[in-house]
Amino acid sequence: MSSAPKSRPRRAKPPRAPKARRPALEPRPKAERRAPVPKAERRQQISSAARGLFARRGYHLTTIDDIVAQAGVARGTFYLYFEDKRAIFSDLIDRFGSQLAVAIVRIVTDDPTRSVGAQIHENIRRIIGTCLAERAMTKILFTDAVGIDPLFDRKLASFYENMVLLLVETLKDGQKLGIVADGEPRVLAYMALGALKELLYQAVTLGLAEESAEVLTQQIYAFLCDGCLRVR
Amino acid sequence: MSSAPKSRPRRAKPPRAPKARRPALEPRPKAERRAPVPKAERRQQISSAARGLFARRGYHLTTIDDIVAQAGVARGTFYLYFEDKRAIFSDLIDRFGSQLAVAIVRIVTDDPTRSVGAQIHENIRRIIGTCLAERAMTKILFTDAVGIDPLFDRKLASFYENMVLLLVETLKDGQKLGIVADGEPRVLAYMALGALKELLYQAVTLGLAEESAEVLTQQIYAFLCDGCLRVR
DNA sequence: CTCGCGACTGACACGGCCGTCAGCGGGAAT
DNA sequence: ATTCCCGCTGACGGCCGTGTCAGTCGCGAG
Repeated sequence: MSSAPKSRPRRAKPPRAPKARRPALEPRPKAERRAPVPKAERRQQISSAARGLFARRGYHLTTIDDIVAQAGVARGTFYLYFEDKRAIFSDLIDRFGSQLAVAIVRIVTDDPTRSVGAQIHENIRRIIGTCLAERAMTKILFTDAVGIDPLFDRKLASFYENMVLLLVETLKDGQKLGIVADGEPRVLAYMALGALKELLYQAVTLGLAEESAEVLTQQIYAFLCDGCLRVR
Repeated sequence: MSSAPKSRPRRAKPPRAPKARRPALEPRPKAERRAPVPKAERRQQISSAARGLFARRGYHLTTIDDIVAQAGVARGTFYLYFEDKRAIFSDLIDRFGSQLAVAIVRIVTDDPTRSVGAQIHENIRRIIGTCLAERAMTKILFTDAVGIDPLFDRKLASFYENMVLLLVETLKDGQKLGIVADGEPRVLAYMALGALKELLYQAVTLGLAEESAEVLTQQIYAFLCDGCLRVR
């Protein structure tokens, strides 16, 4: 396809010439005060508002004005806690990414107390649990996280690539031990991850009850073990 | 989570008061003319430029100015062929959606000349072929199609839902015949579709050669038949 | 030749959203 | 009581992308 060498960073922040503004003429009507609140709590308040809006309307359709209105603070307050919209989004994704990362535990083959199957089962259970507990973030991660800006995209892609790499290594080990089917490990990894992602996304979007987590875990485990086709 | 009753259509197009502008003072320097081109061809030219940019930078980072620059036409020309950015995007997605739709053929169980397995195989082969032939559109469909605006999202969701429904019906039939594994058909559909989607996306993004289509078809078919785990 | 048509052009007005900053006021410190 | 501090406020300047439309030009018909 055609090529466009134009780069356009789009995230440049020019210092903006400082200009004398409103030389204290009008006494400013009144500033509707608000009970002072601990710093961390206020940050959380803004963060939650943003999370809800991102999940409901998507990143691009959400404006700073929307966020501050939802959080019930003034526009300026937002900028006391976050650099810009991208920053709060990034913060949200980072936190959720960490949550997800701790849910994934490397599989060991020489532990007599936990079979490989049980370990896989546990991993799936924890991932599904995390996503169902954080529906808004799951939806955001799967739908809006890409296309924010090239830099952020790269960060996200490398996070995902790390997960794929971990899985690929694990699959290779498994193939040596004969407990993973033959085939290009990377392809297997994509398919397994894709199946899980789609299931998670739909579970979260359709508002599946948290109780169904165990059923989903069973189903995907069965799918990974035996597929779904029984032709011939 | 919290609720925001505010709706904000965001796609309103106010008539914009017609104002006398530039009363023919300056004779306008010169309008760099361009060889006239058949209508359909010009439209195609703009469409291709947009497709490339959407695939490379994403919908939101692509501006009309980018598109016309890439297409080598003036800003006004764009609006002679498309209502706005959303329209050209929608057009692109619609066309690709149709291509994809014809690649999917309903499975029949009473055809003695084509086994069910072969039909599934054919479907997968055609889908992968279509996506590898239209890499840009595949990338766009999987990454940018969601979050453009609520209306468009709904259209897309219903297209996807139709595919899921078709697959669910097919799976139910298969279960009755004993050629599809037990389990909630909708869940199976999500997992199968998710595996295919992810594989397709990665194949397109990583720039896999068109020749590998057959390998991918084999691998996903094998995955659907037997999964990937051989524990115990 | 010239007239009219219609494709094409690009400067411009407009509006939305962003980031800033002068000022406000409640409470703690003095 | 007075002062100071600091979290918070919200109007404002400005930028950037959009959609328009008056005007230009090439071409075929009269």
